[in-house]
Amino acid sequence: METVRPYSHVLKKMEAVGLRSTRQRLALAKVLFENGNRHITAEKLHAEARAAQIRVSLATIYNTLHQFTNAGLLREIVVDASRSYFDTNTSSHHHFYVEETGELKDIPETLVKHSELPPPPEGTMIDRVDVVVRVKGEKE
Amino acid sequence: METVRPYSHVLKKMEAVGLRSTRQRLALAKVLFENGNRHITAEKLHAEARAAQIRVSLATIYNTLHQFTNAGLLREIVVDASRSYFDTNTSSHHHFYVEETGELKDIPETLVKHSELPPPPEGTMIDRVDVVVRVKGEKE
DNA sequence: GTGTTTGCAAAGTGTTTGCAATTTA
DNA sequence: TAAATTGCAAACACTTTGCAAACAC
Repeated sequence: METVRPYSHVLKKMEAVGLRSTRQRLALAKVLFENGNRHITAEKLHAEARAAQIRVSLATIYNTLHQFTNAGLLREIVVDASRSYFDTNTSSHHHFYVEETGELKDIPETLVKHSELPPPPEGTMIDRVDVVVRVKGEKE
Repeated sequence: METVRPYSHVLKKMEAVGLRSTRQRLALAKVLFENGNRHITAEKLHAEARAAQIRVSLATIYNTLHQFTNAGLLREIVVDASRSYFDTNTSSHHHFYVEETGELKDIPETLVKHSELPPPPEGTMIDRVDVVVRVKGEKE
């Protein structure tokens, strides 16, 4: 049972920021946004695209992921030094990260309270707060 | 004015986990732990070592950083997909991260309250909670 | 002496880039 | 048809690895 989400907002946004509706971008948008919230790496997206008969180069995967991120359609999550994750959920929220499997799971923002943050370093302002709850298998 | 911290605990720990007191490890330990809390990358440590007349290969830098991390003397921080930071402060605390400069700054744990975390995914337990407050220059 | 550690250079990984060919508007 | 986009392969930055020489105990 899959939650199917419309992604017309993606097309709108693409137009709004001047990204042409190419075969590759449309197909990737479909994979990314038609299956509910996802956390995906470039390689995984590439694999899924191939599996879905979409011919896309890895370079285009990276281009697209970054263009979508800049357009505010995706958010990049840093949890692992060796690869980048992209989250289709751009609203403010946090993550569980299972190191063994590389799996990410959402935590609604309402469930995390970070109060009393000290003032940011001189000359800077807070961009965003990332909370990563690292979890590991119980039997270890 | 520098805070000088004794690092005899490092020697003890090295012995405890069976790491031999080699010239390289001792010198790196000195650089790492004799100057208060630090957030450092492998490349930066390498540069500092060279500057301090310590001959160490980059391979040994990486080896040592990981050995110290496994021994509980360092903690790895993931804030940037492209490089690893190591923190000489292994106690529970969080960070400001200035993206433009790559600079990290401590936030005492007492200043962050993350209450009401949802239960971790089935079969896992919480390892640790990382809070990264990303900041950026005010005039942008 | 024996097992550990080091340094080098090569290999590996994920990501980016330059550029000609292709596609979109 | 002009400008944007793609795909390829080469280049990249950071990190890891294999192995002979050097070192600690």
